[in-house]
Amino acid sequence: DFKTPLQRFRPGYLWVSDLTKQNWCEQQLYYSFTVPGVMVEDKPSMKEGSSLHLARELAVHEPVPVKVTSNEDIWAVKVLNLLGTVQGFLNGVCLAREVPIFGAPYENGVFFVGLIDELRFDLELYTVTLSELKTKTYKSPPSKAQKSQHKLQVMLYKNLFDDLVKGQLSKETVSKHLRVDLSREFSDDVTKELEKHLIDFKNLNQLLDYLFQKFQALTCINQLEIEYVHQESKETLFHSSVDYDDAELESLLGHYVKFWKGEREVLGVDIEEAWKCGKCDFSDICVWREKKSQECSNKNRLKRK
DNA sequence: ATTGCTGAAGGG
Repeated sequence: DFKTPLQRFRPGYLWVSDLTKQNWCEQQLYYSFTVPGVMVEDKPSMKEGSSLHLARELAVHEPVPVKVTSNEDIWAVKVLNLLGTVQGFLNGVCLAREVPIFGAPYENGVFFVGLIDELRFDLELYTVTLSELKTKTYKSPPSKAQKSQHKLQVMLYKNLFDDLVKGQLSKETVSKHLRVDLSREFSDDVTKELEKHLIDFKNLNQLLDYLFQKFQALTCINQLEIEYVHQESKETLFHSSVDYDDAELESLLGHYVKFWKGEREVLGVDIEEAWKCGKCDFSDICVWREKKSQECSNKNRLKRK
């Protein structure tokens, strides 16, 4: 009775951040799901990063708590947050933060859910720019590994967003992966919250139709940016822009999805990236590390001959 | 595990 990693760890859908972690080290990601977490240490740099993100979010909107009583309620709120951004842009608002996004790229049967840091809309040019904030504990430039991870993250966000602009997501795909009943009525609290936004739809069937329709009035993301900010001083260290490469994204996703579907073994990092192991909670039990060091000593033995 | 039949992302 064999279960794929997808079935075991992420039944239904993957998070965009699952993929970026996988890009860092798939073996580490695998351990994070399978090894009891007692040994995972605190990461103050992550808490600090979260708080800087929150501060930026609060600068553009005030989160409204909504009581939810079903899975359909939860997703209705997410759809509302996304719809609010779309309608805002169409009504002249130019900035949105922490925007939910979802979709099933390249029809490979995997559904992704993510949260876009920042979207900016230029009314004059009718362009959408995506901006991803990354905070750093040190002032050093981002490593090659970090840049690759961040590039993957923003390219995937763009792909998901653009598919909605192009009308390439079906309600059936959504209901299948999020495991929601499209015709189930929302709770009174969620219905009231929707009404505040002048939306009187009763179920996801109607709400998603409306979202998809509004989305098609928008335009694809035309710029991807990453801003690196120093945690302590809060100063911006670097700005970089990412060139979207659809073929590259498709092939990367294909490789990563094979792991989730159990079509290949778990892969750790290459020897050149063994420095990552120094910061990894699982390095002392890592079978990949063991295997690689065996390979190395074998090579050295051969050289000495 | 902080979270894990699901807020996602958080940094290296």
